[in-house]
Amino acid sequence: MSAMTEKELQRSKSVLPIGTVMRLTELTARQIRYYEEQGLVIPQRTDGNRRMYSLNDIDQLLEIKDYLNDGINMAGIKAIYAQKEKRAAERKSDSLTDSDVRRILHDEFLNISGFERHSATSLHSQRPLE
DNA sequence: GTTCTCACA
DNA sequence: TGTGAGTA
Repeated sequence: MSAMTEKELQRSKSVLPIGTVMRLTELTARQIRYYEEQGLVIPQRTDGNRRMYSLNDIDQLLEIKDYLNDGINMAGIKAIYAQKEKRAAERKSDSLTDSDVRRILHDEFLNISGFERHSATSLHSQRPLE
Protein backbone atom coordinates (compact mmCIF):
# COMPACT_ATOMS: atom_id res chain seq x y z
CA MET A 1 0.00 0.00 0.00
CA SER A 2 1.07 3.57 -0.56
CA ALA A 3 1.18 6.64 1.68
CA MET A 4 -0.66 5.58 4.77
CA THR A 5 -1.20 8.62 6.97
CA GLU A 6 -0.03 8.76 10.54
CA LYS A 7 -3.61 8.44 11.74
CA GLU A 8 -4.30 5.42 9.57
CA LEU A 9 -1.13 3.85 10.87
CA GLN A 10 -2.13 4.42 14.47
CA ARG A 11 -5.65 3.17 13.90
CA SER A 12 -4.09 0.02 12.50
CA LYS A 13 -1.99 -0.64 15.56
CA SER A 14 -3.23 -3.63 17.52
CA VAL A 15 -2.98 -2.62 21.15
CA LEU A 16 -6.31 -3.58 22.69
CA PRO A 17 -6.89 -6.87 24.53
CA ILE A 18 -10.24 -8.60 24.06
CA GLY A 19 -11.47 -7.44 27.45
CA THR A 20 -11.26 -3.80 26.37
CA VAL A 21 -12.88 -4.62 23.05
CA MET A 22 -15.75 -6.25 24.90
CA ARG A 23 -16.48 -3.07 26.87
CA LEU A 24 -16.05 -0.82 23.84
CA THR A 25 -18.36 -2.85 21.61
CA GLU A 26 -20.80 -4.33 24.13
CA LEU A 27 -20.07 -7.71 22.55
CA THR A 28 -19.23 -10.90 24.47
CA ALA A 29 -15.84 -12.58 24.06
CA ARG A 30 -17.74 -15.51 22.59
CA GLN A 31 -19.21 -13.33 19.84
CA ILE A 32 -15.94 -11.56 19.09
CA ARG A 33 -14.13 -14.87 18.72
CA TYR A 34 -16.97 -16.32 16.65
CA TYR A 35 -16.80 -13.45 14.16
CA GLU A 36 -13.12 -14.17 13.87
CA GLU A 37 -13.89 -17.81 13.07
CA GLN A 38 -16.19 -16.56 10.34
CA GLY A 39 -13.31 -14.70 8.74
CA LEU A 40 -14.40 -11.22 9.83
CA VAL A 41 -12.05 -9.12 12.02
CA ILE A 42 -8.92 -11.23 12.43
CA PRO A 43 -6.85 -9.69 15.28
CA GLN A 44 -3.10 -9.91 15.70
CA ARG A 45 -1.70 -12.24 18.34
CA THR A 46 0.88 -11.66 21.01
CA ASP A 47 3.72 -14.02 21.80
CA GLY A 48 1.44 -15.60 24.34
CA ASN A 49 -1.30 -16.11 21.73
CA ARG A 50 -3.39 -13.27 23.13
CA ARG A 51 -5.66 -11.46 20.63
CA MET A 52 -4.78 -7.78 20.13
CA TYR A 53 -7.20 -5.46 18.33
CA SER A 54 -6.76 -2.11 16.56
CA LEU A 55 -9.19 0.81 16.44
CA ASN A 56 -10.07 -0.25 12.92
CA ASP A 57 -10.97 -3.66 14.30
CA ILE A 58 -13.30 -1.94 16.77
CA ASP A 59 -15.02 -0.11 13.91
CA GLN A 60 -15.29 -3.37 12.02
CA LEU A 61 -16.92 -5.09 14.99
CA LEU A 62 -19.34 -2.22 15.51
CA GLU A 63 -20.28 -2.42 11.86
CA ILE A 64 -20.96 -6.13 12.17
CA LYS A 65 -23.03 -5.41 15.24
CA ASP A 66 -25.13 -2.93 13.24
CA TYR A 67 -25.70 -5.43 10.44
CA LEU A 68 -26.79 -8.02 12.98
CA ASN A 69 -29.16 -5.55 14.60
CA ASP A 70 -30.63 -4.92 11.16
CA GLY A 71 -31.44 -8.60 10.94
CA ILE A 72 -28.61 -9.61 8.63
CA ASN A 73 -27.05 -13.00 9.37
CA MET A 74 -23.45 -14.18 9.02
CA ALA A 75 -24.00 -15.32 5.45
CA GLY A 76 -25.45 -11.93 4.59
CA ILE A 77 -22.58 -10.06 6.15
CA LYS A 78 -20.07 -12.20 4.34
CA ALA A 79 -21.90 -11.50 1.11
CA ILE A 80 -21.70 -7.79 1.79
CA TYR A 81 -17.94 -7.94 2.31
CA ALA A 82 -17.52 -10.15 -0.73
CA GLN A 83 -19.37 -7.51 -2.72
CA LYS A 84 -17.14 -4.82 -1.28
CA GLU A 85 -14.02 -6.71 -2.32
CA LYS A 86 -15.50 -7.13 -5.76
CA ARG A 87 -15.98 -3.39 -6.02
CA ALA A 88 -12.43 -2.79 -4.84
CA ALA A 89 -11.18 -5.14 -7.54
CA GLU A 90 -13.28 -3.41 -10.20
CA ARG A 91 -11.91 -0.06 -9.09
CA LYS A 92 -8.34 -1.25 -9.66
CA SER A 93 -9.05 -2.50 -13.16
CA ASP A 94 -9.64 1.18 -14.10
CA SER A 95 -12.37 0.44 -16.65
CA LEU A 96 -15.95 1.19 -15.65
CA THR A 97 -18.07 -1.93 -15.47
CA ASP A 98 -21.85 -1.94 -15.62
CA SER A 99 -22.10 -2.35 -11.86
CA ASP A 100 -19.73 0.60 -11.43
CA VAL A 101 -22.04 2.79 -13.47
CA ARG A 102 -25.06 1.59 -11.57
CA ARG A 103 -23.32 2.26 -8.26
CA ILE A 104 -22.26 5.75 -9.31
CA LEU A 105 -25.80 6.62 -10.32
CA HIS A 106 -27.07 5.16 -7.08
CA ASP A 107 -24.56 7.22 -5.08
CA GLU A 108 -25.63 10.35 -6.90
CA PHE A 109 -29.21 9.62 -6.01
CA LEU A 110 -28.29 9.32 -2.36
CA ASN A 111 -26.35 12.58 -2.44
CA ILE A 112 -29.27 14.41 -3.98
CA SER A 113 -31.46 12.89 -1.31
CA GLY A 114 -29.24 14.43 1.30
CA PHE A 115 -27.56 11.26 2.53
CA GLU A 116 -23.86 10.91 3.05
CA ARG A 117 -22.19 8.15 1.08
CA HIS A 118 -19.51 6.24 2.93
CA SER A 119 -16.20 5.22 1.39
CA ALA A 120 -14.79 1.72 1.62
CA THR A 121 -12.15 2.91 4.08
CA SER A 122 -14.38 4.47 6.73
CA LEU A 123 -16.80 1.62 6.73
CA HIS A 124 -18.73 1.92 9.94
CA SER A 125 -21.45 4.48 10.28
CA GLN A 126 -25.11 4.88 10.93
CA ARG A 127 -27.21 6.03 8.03
CA PRO A 128 -30.93 5.55 7.61
CA LEU A 129 -32.02 2.49 5.67
CA GLU A 130 -31.95 3.01 1.95
C1' DG B 1 -6.73 -11.44 37.10
C1' DT B 2 -7.26 -12.30 32.07
C1' DT B 3 -7.44 -14.95 27.91
C1' DC B 4 -7.13 -19.38 25.32
C1' DT B 5 -9.15 -23.70 23.34
C1' DC B 6 -12.44 -27.15 23.54
C1' DA B 7 -16.65 -29.36 24.68
C1' DC B 8 -21.75 -29.80 25.76
C1' DA B 9 -26.46 -31.67 31.15
C1' DT C 1 -24.43 -18.30 21.72
C1' DG C 2 -23.74 -19.40 26.82
C1' DT C 3 -20.77 -21.51 30.03
C1' DG C 4 -17.54 -24.39 32.59
C1' DA C 5 -13.04 -26.85 32.49
C1' DG C 6 -8.13 -26.74 32.68
C1' DT C 7 -4.16 -23.78 30.95
C1' DA C 8 -0.70 -20.36 30.01
